[in-house]
Amino acid sequence: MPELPEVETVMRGLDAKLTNRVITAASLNRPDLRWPIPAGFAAALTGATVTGFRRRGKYMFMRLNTGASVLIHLGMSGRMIIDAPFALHEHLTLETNEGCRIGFVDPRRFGALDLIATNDEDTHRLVAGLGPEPLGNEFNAPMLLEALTGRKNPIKAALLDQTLVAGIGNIYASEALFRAGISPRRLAGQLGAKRVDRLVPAIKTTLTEAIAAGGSSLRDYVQPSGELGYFQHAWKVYDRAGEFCERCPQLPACSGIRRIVQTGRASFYCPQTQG
DNA sequence: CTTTAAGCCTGCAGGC
DNA sequence: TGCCTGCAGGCTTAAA
Repeated sequence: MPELPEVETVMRGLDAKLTNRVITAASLNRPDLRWPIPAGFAAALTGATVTGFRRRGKYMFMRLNTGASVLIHLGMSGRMIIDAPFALHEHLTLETNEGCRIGFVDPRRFGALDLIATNDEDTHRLVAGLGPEPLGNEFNAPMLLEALTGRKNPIKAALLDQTLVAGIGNIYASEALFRAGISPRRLAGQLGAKRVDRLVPAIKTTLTEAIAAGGSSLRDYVQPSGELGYFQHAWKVYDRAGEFCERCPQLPACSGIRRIVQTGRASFYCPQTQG
């Protein structure tokens, strides 16, 4: 479940291994993931020098000295492996002039790879409609309050709408709402300025801390297994149904963290501290 | 316009 | 042990 912090961490790991290196070989092992991968994809990478990376929401872009950019989306199960044995479901393999081997592995194939002719990646159909970056200045309380006005779905569902704000997924939606003390069941249009004022910094802090955890845990972001970017998470409510949240006294009166399903997705929250 | 359900795909956990 | 079912989730498309 790569969300913004995981994508950011994976991207930093790729940056450390690929930027300013030459891709000496690129092999695509199937013609499609979620969508067809354009003909000539591997050829466009081969021989190119990587000039840098950029992230937008849960998408990352690898920029090449040819003027083209490569869109990479990890989907649900996508991961990057470095100098690891060829893996099952390894759909793309890159080699650099320094002898580094990078594999893109995605069993469920919800991910995507695409070629963008220029470095103007925001014109791509998959990112053109995205909302603001949650860690940017454009994402602030007045903006969010305005965007939520009139919305009738629960705030948890609204936060998953990538056109509202880009990069929040199912896990960090629950985490941010816990931090803000807001129930995931509250209707998005009914938050009011006070709760929105808490929610915006809660989102920023939650994401920033997760990125920091990824950055500090491992040198070059590479696990011993060769897997890139994942790290020990310390989720406060996600997947912790029945446990006591950190704000609750551990008393029999407290029922603990609850799991509910909203629009088909699991949400976790503490009924005692989230209104 | 907003919101929801289905579908894509595979691995894994749980039940029998 | 092994089969079967259901669930997990990001994102799009279709439909309400």
